[in-house]
Amino acid sequence: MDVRSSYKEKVEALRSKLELMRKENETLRYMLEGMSKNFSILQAKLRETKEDEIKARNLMEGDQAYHEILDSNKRARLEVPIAKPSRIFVRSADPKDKSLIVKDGYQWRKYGQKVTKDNPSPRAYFRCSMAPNCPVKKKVQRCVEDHSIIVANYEGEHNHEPNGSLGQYSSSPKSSSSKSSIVDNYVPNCPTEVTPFQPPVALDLTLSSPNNQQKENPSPRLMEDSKKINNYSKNNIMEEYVASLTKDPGFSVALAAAVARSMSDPIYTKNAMK
DNA sequence: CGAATTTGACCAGCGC
DNA sequence: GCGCTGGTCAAATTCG
Repeated sequence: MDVRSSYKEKVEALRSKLELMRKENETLRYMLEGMSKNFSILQAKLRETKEDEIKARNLMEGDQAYHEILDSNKRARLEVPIAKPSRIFVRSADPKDKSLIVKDGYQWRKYGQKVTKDNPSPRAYFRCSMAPNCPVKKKVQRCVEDHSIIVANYEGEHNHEPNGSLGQYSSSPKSSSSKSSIVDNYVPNCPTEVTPFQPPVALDLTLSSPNNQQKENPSPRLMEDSKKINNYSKNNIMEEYVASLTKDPGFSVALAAAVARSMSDPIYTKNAMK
């Protein structure tokens, strides 16, 4: 076979593969949006239910019980997010790149760097510099097994809103210059209260084949979950549904698979996201 | 020139 | 008490 036509075939194959991946990415984005919306609905419903519960108990048991519940709710709100450490994993666009920049919606000021015992890559220490008294810190280090993966550990909770658009995100204005490259492939694995923004990556939570997911054909699992959400929403038993989700082994397996696929998938690299 | 980063020094906690 | 390690400080350096 003539070399030229063989190259042409290869280029065509790569092109169609790229197109397929682009479509898949679109589908995954769409699914993530859906899940995000459902999550907001669930949160709102849960809040409503709790408020109703407080009102009902207030009527039944008088002021004492009312204040007890209010206090416990205040405690719960304070206890959960404060100083809750979280971790995110990010695949670097260029594995050879030594920079430890994670675009997470906040502006960071680097205040130290150390080489640790268990990892030859240096660990960088950052403080949030968007607000003068924001207590949030993060430690960023390359994964010891896979140097193309950056691990960021967050401590504390931001007392301000994140930046505007993800396109502007970087560790600092200086870091966004030509000196260091920016990491775009974001794999969220942390509670939303620590990084309350939508990362530019889609997760497939369905365990189905990544190549045949289309907008018009949402996975049976997603359809089933949507139905469940609607039913639970009607019946006002949100807490039960949330609990059932977290207990569901299929859910965590799907999540792990989605994270693994996102990490190894070239579609989520810097150039592909543009 | 001001702001951000770099990097060696310093400090605190922990195990022996 | 000593040494090791991780975290922070701050002076020097770099960059726009």
